[in-house]
Amino acid sequence: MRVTIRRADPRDPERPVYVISVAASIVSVHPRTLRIYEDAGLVCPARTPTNIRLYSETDIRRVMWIRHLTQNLGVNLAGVRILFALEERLGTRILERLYDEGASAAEAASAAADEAAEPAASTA
Amino acid sequence: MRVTIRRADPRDPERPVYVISVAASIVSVHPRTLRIYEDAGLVCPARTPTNIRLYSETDIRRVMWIRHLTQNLGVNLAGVRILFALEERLGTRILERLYDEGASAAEAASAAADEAAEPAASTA
DNA sequence: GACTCTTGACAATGGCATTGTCAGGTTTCT
DNA sequence: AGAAACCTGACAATGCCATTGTCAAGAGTC
Repeated sequence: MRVTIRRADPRDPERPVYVISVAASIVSVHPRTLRIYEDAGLVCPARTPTNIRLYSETDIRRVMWIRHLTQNLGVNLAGVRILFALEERLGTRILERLYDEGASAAEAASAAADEAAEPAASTA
Repeated sequence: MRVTIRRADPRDPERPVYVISVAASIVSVHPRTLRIYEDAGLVCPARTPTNIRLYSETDIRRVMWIRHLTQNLGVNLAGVRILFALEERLGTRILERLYDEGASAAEAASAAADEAAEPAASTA
């Protein structure tokens, strides 16, 4: 069993590398927003020994999921929390499944109503 | 394979029996709210031949889920939609799993922040 | 030393959820 | 027939949430 020392691997997606301002610009949000996500328990960036936030690639992708869910699908942070928790509990990539249906889900989210009455149009 | 004729079974949970005012009082919401849920595609009560909504026990339970998710867990309707869709796609009773974790999740939803850092205080 | 980060607070904006009501019309029941 | 409850669609008020933005005082980084 190799321990896989992450500190040294320059390409480990878990490796904390981005300071908050950089992370914010990558995902196109205000740094304030990232702190809010953290306060809400949705992301947990690493910290330097001197308490500076450092976001890994994984953190970034997680934030991108939050953005997708909130901006494109209209889910609020409480909903995101549930979905993340669910994914962890089920050990499944349910979010990716969601993304596959993302387009149609987004339509449903905006057009919503009429869909419900007639599931006949389903292409699945 | 028996066909199970629902029309005649007085205890079939799928049987549409409650008019909107009754359904609303059962779940303690305004009838307006039930119509909104329907417009959002979250419930699809049956209709009489003359267009009157009739809610089944199953519909009622579905609405109760919506209330739990929105009121106790703070999820918005878009989030509820995703969760319902997910449950259908996965063919799993993920909502019940959620309910098991409901208490702690509710705490997390309100207290949110500090929980994320230390899951130690869990009484479960 | 200048720049960026940290936390905490406060505010403005816009959007969503819920309840409530009103109007004009149909259904149901007595 | 007439009262009561239903239908749709609209409009409004309330309150909460998400996001951005800023300010202040302090600490870390280059």
